[in-house]
Amino acid sequence: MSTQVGTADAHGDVTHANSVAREVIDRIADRWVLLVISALGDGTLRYSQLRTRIDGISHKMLTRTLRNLERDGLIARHVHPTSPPQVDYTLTPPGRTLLRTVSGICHWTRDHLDHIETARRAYDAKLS
Amino acid sequence: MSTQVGTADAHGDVTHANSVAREVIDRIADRWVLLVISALGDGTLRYSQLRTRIDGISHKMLTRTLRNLERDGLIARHVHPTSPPQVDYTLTPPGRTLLRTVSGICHWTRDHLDHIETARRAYDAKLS
DNA sequence: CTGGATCCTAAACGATACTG
DNA sequence: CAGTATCGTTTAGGATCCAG
Repeated sequence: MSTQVGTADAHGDVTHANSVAREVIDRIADRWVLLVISALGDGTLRYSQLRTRIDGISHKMLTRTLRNLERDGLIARHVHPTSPPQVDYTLTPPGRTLLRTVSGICHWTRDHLDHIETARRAYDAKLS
Repeated sequence: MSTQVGTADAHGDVTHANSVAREVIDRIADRWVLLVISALGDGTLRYSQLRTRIDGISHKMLTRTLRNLERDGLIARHVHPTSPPQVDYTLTPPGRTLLRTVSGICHWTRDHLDHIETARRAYDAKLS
């Protein structure tokens, strides 16, 4: 597989397409993005629910991650006009397709955890 | 899907498993890791070939990424006893299974590039 | 050619305080 | 409850020099 991700059609601005592709990959290759998408795979969740579900995420990073994902059209934000306010987040259709990919990552991780731990110990031992 | 990735068997140290899982996710959720794995999907490559294929990667980050992937048993490093030295890198069997996941990310990105660009413009326009 | 070590800057992040 | 803004710290990462 090539590093080039952009659609290299005849008239397209390939350089631009690739820069955007890199940008999007950077968006996805983010621990918090992965965990948020994964959490929303269970269904709609409120801000506070995400906060407690995603272990270790800070107030600031959750907000930033949600804003970015919303901007990219991957999650939908709905504000209930109550007091105190309640805001919930849901995966959009494109967000749900991303969920499949993200699930793939999680499954791969779970399946290879032991392998990797063993490999790391073996590697570290060899440096003695 | 749950945030918990670790194998939560009866006797296992779940906390430990999850901390490792998080660690592994952090390893994969890395721009350079994704690009290196992707590049090696084409087959064995030498250090310098990776350097030129992966646009924008620095000497330091390529070396660090390769060391980490080697430690995790995802790539194999082979040194030819020549002068000057030649070193090539190949995906190991577990590395090749990761490649499928990584390819999924690349495909998803390519397929949703336009969607995301449009969504971003729409979002930004609404902030006027 | 490959790769380690060091310095240094820019960005990411957490903690905290404040608002509707 | 959800969100913004600011500050201070930590980290990632690039540039550079040296070595086998």
